[in-house]
Amino acid sequence: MLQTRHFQQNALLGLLPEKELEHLLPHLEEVSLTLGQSLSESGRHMSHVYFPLDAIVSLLCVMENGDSTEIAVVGHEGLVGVSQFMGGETTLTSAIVQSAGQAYRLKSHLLKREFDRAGTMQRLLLRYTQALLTQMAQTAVCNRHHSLDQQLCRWLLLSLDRLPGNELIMTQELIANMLGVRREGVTESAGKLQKAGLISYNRGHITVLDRQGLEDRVCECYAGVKNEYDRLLKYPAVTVAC
Amino acid sequence: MLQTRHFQQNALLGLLPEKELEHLLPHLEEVSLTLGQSLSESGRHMSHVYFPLDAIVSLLCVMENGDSTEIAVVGHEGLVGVSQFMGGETTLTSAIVQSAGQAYRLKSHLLKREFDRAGTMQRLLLRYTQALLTQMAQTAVCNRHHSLDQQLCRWLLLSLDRLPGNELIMTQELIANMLGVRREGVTESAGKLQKAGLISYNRGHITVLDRQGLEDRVCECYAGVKNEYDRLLKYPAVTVAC
DNA sequence: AAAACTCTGTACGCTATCGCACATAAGGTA
DNA sequence: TACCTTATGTGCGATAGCGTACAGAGTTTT
Repeated sequence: MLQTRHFQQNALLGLLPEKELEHLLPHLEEVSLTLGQSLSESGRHMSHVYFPLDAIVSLLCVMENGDSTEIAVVGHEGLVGVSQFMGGETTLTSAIVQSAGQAYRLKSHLLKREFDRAGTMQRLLLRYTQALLTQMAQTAVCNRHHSLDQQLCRWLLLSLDRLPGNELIMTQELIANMLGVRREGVTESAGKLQKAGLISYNRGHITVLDRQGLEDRVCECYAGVKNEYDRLLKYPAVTVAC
Repeated sequence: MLQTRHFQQNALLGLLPEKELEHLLPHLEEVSLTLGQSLSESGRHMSHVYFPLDAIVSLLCVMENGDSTEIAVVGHEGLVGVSQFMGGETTLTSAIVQSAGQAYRLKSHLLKREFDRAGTMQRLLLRYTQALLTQMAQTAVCNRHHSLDQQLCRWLLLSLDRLPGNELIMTQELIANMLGVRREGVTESAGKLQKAGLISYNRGHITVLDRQGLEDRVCECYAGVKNEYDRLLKYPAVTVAC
């Protein structure tokens, strides 16, 4: 029965030693996340945290007038709901499903309980949170200094890294909301990428044809964040000597 | 002797119960931080963490070409060096002293040791880190959607909240580096604020004359972050019931 | 099959900010 | 005092992205 489930598809769960995983196993519940579903809203309590498998979740900051910007993206490498173990209970950022798929969910207080055991899970979650900090910082600087073209490449690559295949179900309108720009701006930038043969899309389906081409165009922000995720989460159980 | 020092001027230290503070007292060392001093550089190990008293430290993300953006600011409400207890050891962001002043410093491994005791200090540090996450997120969205005028107001208010008086020692050039914009842009925005009678400045000295006026002009980002800091750090030792 | 809706493409003037070039002013130094 | 350095003011043209409007193409509903 255990084999039919796939905990190891989520990096955090996959890195847990069996003993700790057993604490959580009975309480992990596989759920389907649908495009656009909201997992967390500004200031609202979250009953569950989510460990994405093939789903992707965007952390968004939404302004009073509805303008929004994605500040980080969460896929199979992480979890949605860090405020549940950081002690704040709620957070100002919203979490919206950007790519439909499966996730495990766990009652928030159970994650908190496991966190407070101060075992591997705590170490993992803290390092993951630091990776998230890095991603947010780099996103902020990228917003400020880089062109929409480059930001779109970064966004596509971040999504691609969290998807099983090379196709995204995503309209230009939604990408625009994520990047905090106009839909027409995305149309134009995406048009350039399509003309260059890097992607092909129609009506909400984007297929990446040339990943290397995207990497050639993307700004340094992508690699910086990716390296930091690898560093922090690849062998996180090992304590680094001072 | 203890009275001559002023731990309570730093919110995190001030909120510690006496018993926990005693662990750290012998190791806290008061230091002067000078304008422009670097406390942390991308990917470099930090030997100490810093608890600012009246100093202000900016967390910056610096690009390869030298462009930079401030992603958060740290004053007497927090500490510089969250990566030291989050487990990552290093971080991609730099920490630069934005306003000279005093701080306590503590050897990183001693903070980590105290963190691992899982007492009040851990709770405080985690909640502080969440507040930092919030500030970074809001900064990112503000960068994207708000005018330089508003961002300058936000920046001035954030600085003011962390200063004992109402005067900043800070050239427009440095503010421009923090906000990730041109120096000329700051000149223009600051000129508007001066004409409106909200601030007065000359050659690196900015005096805030009308704080309320700044609050009237600032975007929602300022209040959002401030409220979240208050919520997370005002009575952080109290566990919220589920 | 027709209608309604959604997604994408395109155009055009507008604005904030950029990049650059210089001018002015204020302090520090010789 | 004269000089030099640093900080600030200003004036361009260039440009990226915005807001708006609308057209076409694909999809769903009726």
